[in-house]
Amino acid sequence: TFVYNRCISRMAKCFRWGEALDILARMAELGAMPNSYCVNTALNACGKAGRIQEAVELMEDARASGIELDVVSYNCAIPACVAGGKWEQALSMVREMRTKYGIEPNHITYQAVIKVCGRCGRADEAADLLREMKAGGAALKTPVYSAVLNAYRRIDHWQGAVSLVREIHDWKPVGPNVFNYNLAICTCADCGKWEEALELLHYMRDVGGVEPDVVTYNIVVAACGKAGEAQKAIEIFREMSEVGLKPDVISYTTAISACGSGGTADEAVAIFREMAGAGVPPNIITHNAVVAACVAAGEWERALEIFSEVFD
RNA sequence: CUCCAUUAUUAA
Repeated sequence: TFVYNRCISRMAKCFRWGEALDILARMAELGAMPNSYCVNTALNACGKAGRIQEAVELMEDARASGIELDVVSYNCAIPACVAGGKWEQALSMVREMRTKYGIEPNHITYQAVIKVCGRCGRADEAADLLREMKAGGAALKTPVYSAVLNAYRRIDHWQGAVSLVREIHDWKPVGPNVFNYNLAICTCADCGKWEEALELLHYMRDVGGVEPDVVTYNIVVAACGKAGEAQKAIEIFREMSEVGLKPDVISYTTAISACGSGGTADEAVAIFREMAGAGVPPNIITHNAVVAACVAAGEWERALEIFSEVFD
């Protein structure tokens, strides 16, 4: 039975749902007893491949042959609902497991159904599920927060992302981590809201008690650059070092390209020159950025100069 | 032996 299950698992990883179901069907005639693990693995194959119908039938068949389904079964099957945008069906599956079969959804279940809602653009439903999850006593996990935040990001709803992360900032026993804040800040950045992005950076540190990392700063610098706020971008780039963070190659590249929107070629080149002293080697993207920044500043001679220096 | 952001969030 283990051996068969491993085979099914391989098929699931390759999105070969048809073969997965085949193997499961032949187990009996080859004298192996399919257990709930095998069924779950096959459900996982259906889930990954978006085969809702097959998943539902498999669950019915399994029950008919006396195999007890569990929370993992639902966790495996629910992701099938992304195909065709069946977020309502995902919700009804959660209802079904609880009311009809007495299986309590866990944080993985919620994560799965929240992801489905997110993929379907239903961010507010995703947030409601998170609240339901907290109320129901399922373990709070940062990946679940990310799933909801990603839902808002998909629909460019920065207000939703910001208010959600503020809502959960003091949740016990697990609040949002840097990763979660970065996602919310990134959503603001995507929407061109650099002030909100910066505000959230301060909020996470001062209210949330979560230290911003290099990625956090990079996102905010990029947001400023994108909004044409080159001076602000440079200021925040500097602040990174002041608070003891070590700018990486992305930080430098982001700051350099921010100079291209409202800054000067001198500023861009100056930051580029600092990299050597900081021991951060530039890459091809950095080189592109510094040339592009000179061009954007209208200094094409400077651009050519840097170009030939860098692309010898 | 099956489900879990870790081919997780940031740059030209």
